[in-house]
Amino acid sequence: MKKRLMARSVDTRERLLNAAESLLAERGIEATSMRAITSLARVNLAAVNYHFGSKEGLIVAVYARRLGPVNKERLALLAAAEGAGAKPVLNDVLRSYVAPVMHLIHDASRGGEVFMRLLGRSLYEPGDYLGQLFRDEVEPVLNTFTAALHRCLPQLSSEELFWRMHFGGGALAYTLAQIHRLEMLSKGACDPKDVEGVISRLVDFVAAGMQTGGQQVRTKKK
Amino acid sequence: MKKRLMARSVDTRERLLNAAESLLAERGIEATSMRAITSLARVNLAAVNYHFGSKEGLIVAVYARRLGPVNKERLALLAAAEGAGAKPVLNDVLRSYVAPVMHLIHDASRGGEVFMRLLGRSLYEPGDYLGQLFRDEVEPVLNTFTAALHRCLPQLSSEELFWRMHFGGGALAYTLAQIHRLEMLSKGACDPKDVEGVISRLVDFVAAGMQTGGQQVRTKKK
DNA sequence: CGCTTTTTCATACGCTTGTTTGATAGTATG
DNA sequence: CATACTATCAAACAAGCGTATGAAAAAGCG
Repeated sequence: MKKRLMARSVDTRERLLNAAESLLAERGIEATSMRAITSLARVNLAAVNYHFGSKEGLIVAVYARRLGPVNKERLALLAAAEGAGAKPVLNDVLRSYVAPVMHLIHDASRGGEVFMRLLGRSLYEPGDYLGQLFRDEVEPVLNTFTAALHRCLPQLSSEELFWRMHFGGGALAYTLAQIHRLEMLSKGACDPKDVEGVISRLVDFVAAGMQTGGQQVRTKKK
Repeated sequence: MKKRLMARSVDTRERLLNAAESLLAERGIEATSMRAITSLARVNLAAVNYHFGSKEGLIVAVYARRLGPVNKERLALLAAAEGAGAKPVLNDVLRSYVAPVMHLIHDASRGGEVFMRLLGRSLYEPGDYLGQLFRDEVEPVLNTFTAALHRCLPQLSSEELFWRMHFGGGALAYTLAQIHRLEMLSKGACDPKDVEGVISRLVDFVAAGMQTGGQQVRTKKK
């Protein structure tokens, strides 16, 4: 209906999204003020409320802009991996989920890297801000991958599969959130710029964890 | 030197620590105001600055109170596991690190459960608040466990070990942070109250990931 | 051009934030 | 009892917050 008829500056909306994205990734949601955002974006304070209605509206828009493409690519890769007809390979399924979001790091000039960190953090604190966005955007994708993983690991119960996906998700989220600090934390031992290497290591780690027979005796206590 | 000579009420300090702990776990640091804390603790607003100097002082005290005992127990369990003299078993080492912090959940009446969640979140955003505390309290423990793990997995390079510890740490942190929501997220499939079960599953998962041979070709790019 | 719509801007509003103050009450110690 | 120290309290502080307003500027369009 009503839409952009022109662009007064180089698009205030984009500038706001980019500025918000990087500040949110660095400081978190609550610690990032609209004045900090608008000042970094070199834009008037009122622009946020004009373009996005509220601070919350801006934040949701930051996520929505990136999440859609990533999830589309995930599903495309999964379809390709399963399209072979044969039983899908676990590593390929995991890689389909991991690679698209990891590749955001290449997108540094366009802010993808910074969003990667933001996304990693958000998985830990899905406040009320993002409830609906997550239900609409990520839950369907997660369900699709759950089914695919269950096809790779038919011997696992739903409960067991859920736990292992949870652990794997934690490893992924932590990596997304911390990758920019890893070189420092490891005292130079790790090279996070080797993205393909990181993806392979993570996928191998999670695949092994998912396939383990374990030595546990699972006596579920009532 | 100077210390508590009496306790006017039932110890304002404890009440503040408990109130802060639960609010921080629920809402995060920035979103928790001192007025919310003092009101929950039924204590005067100025008490925070009197007893802890500042909001930051209170927060650091919240962590310090729990972190010390947990890390002591970790080291004790590790010593017991390695004391056998023989080469330590990977699962035992991992369990020594995981079990003490997971057992905080039993401590619900004394706020341990709520701290568990707070700790999980904090691992994602170690802001400047906790820098020194982490350097003093957790880094030495982490180094001890790194050495023990390297003894279990001598075939791994330092780099490879670091990556796998990182992934495992992510799985742990995520579990700590989300355990109170897991029953809901899994639509009832998971029972997070079976703490020993959760520990076993997590330890098995991480142990498998750490031991994987992988099928990767690691051509580190310059 | 003139008219309308979209966008920018400076400014201000009401509210909450963490911290400080100075008075007051309680307890210990000489 | 008197003195000193510890603790609590109500009130106020400046600063920052997200949001709203109304006018000015820019752009589309006949």
